[in-house]
This record gives sequence, C-alpha cells and structure tokens, in this order.
Amino acid sequence: MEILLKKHATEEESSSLIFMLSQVLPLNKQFIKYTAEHTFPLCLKKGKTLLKPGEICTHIFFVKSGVLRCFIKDEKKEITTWITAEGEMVASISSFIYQRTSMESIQAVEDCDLLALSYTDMEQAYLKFPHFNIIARKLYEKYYVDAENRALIARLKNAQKKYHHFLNFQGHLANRVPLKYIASYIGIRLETLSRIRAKRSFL
Amino acid sequence: MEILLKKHATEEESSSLIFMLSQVLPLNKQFIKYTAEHTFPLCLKKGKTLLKPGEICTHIFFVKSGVLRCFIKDEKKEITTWITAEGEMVASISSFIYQRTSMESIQAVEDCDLLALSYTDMEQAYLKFPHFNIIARKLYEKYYVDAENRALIARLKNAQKKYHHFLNFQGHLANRVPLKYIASYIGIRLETLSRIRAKRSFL
DNA sequence: AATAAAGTTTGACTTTAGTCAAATAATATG
DNA sequence: CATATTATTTGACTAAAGTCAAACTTTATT
Repeated sequence: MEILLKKHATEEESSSLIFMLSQVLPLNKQFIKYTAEHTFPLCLKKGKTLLKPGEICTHIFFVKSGVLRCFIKDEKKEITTWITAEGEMVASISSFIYQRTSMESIQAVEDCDLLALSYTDMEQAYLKFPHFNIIARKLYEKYYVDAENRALIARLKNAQKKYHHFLNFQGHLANRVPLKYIASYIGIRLETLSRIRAKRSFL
Repeated sequence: MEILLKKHATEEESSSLIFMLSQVLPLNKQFIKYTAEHTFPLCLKKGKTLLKPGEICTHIFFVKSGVLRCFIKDEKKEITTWITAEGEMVASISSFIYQRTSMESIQAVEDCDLLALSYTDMEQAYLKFPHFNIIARKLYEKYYVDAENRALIARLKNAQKKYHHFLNFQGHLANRVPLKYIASYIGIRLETLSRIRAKRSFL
C-alpha cells in the first residue's frame, strides 16, 4: 500500500466523511478538525490495487466516490468478499485491526476518490475522543450486520435466490460492477449469473 | 423470548463473563458490580429456542456452557448462520441492535448455562461506563472478522474446502454438533458432508 | 434393558451449476 | 474512429452436489 500522502485533507475535502460520521452521532469541532488534519485525499484509478496479500493494511479508507472490491485467491480463482461504493469505509478489517499481514487484496472497480486514515491516527482518535469509540462501535454494529448478510447470500439454496438477495441489498451495484465480480461475490460462476439474468429479464 | 428473570447474578455467577471482558480491557469495580446486578442466569435445555422469528431480541447472552446455533428458514429448509460455544456472546445481532423483529431463531444445541443482559441495561452501561464502548467496539471487531470468515466458507469452491475451512476455524465443534447443522452452516447437504468425512478418515 | 428417537452412512438416480469454447457486444485506448 | 481489450451471452457437455430412500448406529427416554 504505497500511498502519496502529501498533505492532509481540508475540511472541505473531509466533509463527506464528517457528514457520514455525524449521522451516527453529533460531532464536536475538535473532532472535525482532527479528522481533516489526519486524513489524506487519495485517487485510485480503476483496476489499481490499494492492498496486496502479504501487506499490512495500515490505513482505513473512506470512499468519497467510486467502487472498490476485496478479494481472496483460492487456487487460481478469485473470491470477491465485498464490494463497496461511496459513503462507506474500506479496509481489510482483519489486517487493519490486528495490524498483521493481509490475505486479501483491495482493488478499485471504478476510479475512486478516497480519504485515508492511518491505524495510529485512528488509535489516537480513540484515546483523544472517547466519543469516537461510540461512533466506531455503532459503525461496527452496522458492518457486522452487512457481513452476516453476505454470509447468508452465499448459503442460499440456489443461484437465483443468491442473485435475488444481492439485488435486494446491493441492487445499485448490479449495473456498475462486472458480472465476474458479482458472480464470485455471491458464490456462483459468471456464466450461471448471465443465464439467470437472461431468465429474469422476461419476468 | 420468555425468560425467567428472578434475580440477578452474583459476582460468582457472572465471573466467567467478567473474565472474558477483562481480557479485552481491564475493568473497574463499579463496572463489575453493574454487570452482576444487571445480568440474569438462565438455563436452556437442549433443543429449546431462545428466540423465534417475529420476536424482538431484547437480550444479549453470554454462554457460560453449552452450544447454541442461529438459523433462518429458507422455504422448508433451515440455514444455520452461526454456531457458538461457551465463552462467547449470542444474540440475533440485527434484531438486538435495532430492536426490531428478528428473521432468525436461536436454539440450544446442548443444555446451556447463559447470562442474560437486556438491551436497555446494555445501553445504560454504554452511558454509565464510556469505557464499555471501547470493549464493545473491540468485541465487534472480533465478531466482524468471524462473520467475514463465515461468509468466506460458504463461497469456497467445493464441499471439501468448506469443511476443511470449518475444521480449521471451529474444529472443536465438529464432534459436538449434529452434522445437519454443520452442513447447512457451511452450505452443503448433510449427505454430502457425511461422504466427505468418510473420505477424509482414510487420509 | 427395551424401545423410541435422532443422527449418520450408503446407494441409486437427478438436477444444477460448473467447465470449456466460441460468438457477440460494449468499453477503452492510441 | 479504428482497433484492441474487456465484458457478456450462448451452446454443448461434464462433474459435483442434491434428492430420495433405506439401512444402520448412537443417544435418549420410559
């Protein structure tokens, strides 16, 4: 994860992150200032990777615009484990929270505008702003529910149901992300997904 | 979720929960006292349900002993979404955190000794003990990683790999939980699981 | 201890989705 | 704008896992 961390974000540049966090709980001035001063704007072109297996995920990212995916190699095939668009946080969570090497890759599916926050600055924020623990706790609650949901999709009985469930929960991504990623995300082959879509369009 | 909440736990009865939490972060006396006074011991016999679909998950449970599972009905079949043994927390998280009706059921796989904490008492604890937000945040981090892991299992390419992955991460449950639950947990049929086990025993 | 119930294994057969290959369509790039 | 690249669709075939049924084993229950 080699990132060009020239200078930190302006309050303008960090405003979308601030907005998202303020919807969880009201924020005070100092925290808003801290956030701007410790986050770094970053552009990532489509196809580029943010994190490779073996690296440690030293930063967590807020997605200002674009789509990213996380994937794991299983033999020769890739398994997409999540797909995230603007307004959400992105990291290899297990690598980030334990600061150990990642099994996962993170890649831009579209050109992305991100905001980076380092692990150490985040830890500092927990200490400096006890309030931030509450925000983080609530965000984790939400992300935990999402993760459960992803687990459920892949266990559904047949391919139709999996895709249907995906459409219900992340339908906005259906025409924004190549089929191969959606297919591996829901645990089927892209040819199978293509056939399901062909069927569905007659309904 | 009709629970016999006669009287709250003694410090002795809540000690295993206190021990688990204290491994996340050191606890102060008041918090330990609060925990004992607001948790309620509860026995659940094998096969009994702790939560049914349509109910709201008003309590979160610490498992002192035993095994529980959570499942969702998909048509006629049940999908086991997690299996948890002693030392961990149990709830229908999405129902609990948003206090809305659950899609899931929670059932004892073995006779269980639990400790119940209500949603309101937990919210109070967040307010009374800001420190508790840090603990909860760290627990969510861990549970999030577990949930990601469950999602990965179900997406693996073939049945062998799924079971192998299960053995790696929850092998201690392999001979404690009926095959049908493990099978639906990893997203295969119990006959398929039985055949995999037959093969593996020759290796 | 005897019986019932629940759990597991095995076999025969079916279905679904995976694989491989090629054609077509849509997007990116010089 | 032309060409290359990437994405999607479709077809024919295969393999893996699902289904149904029955036997067998283990665990509860009276």
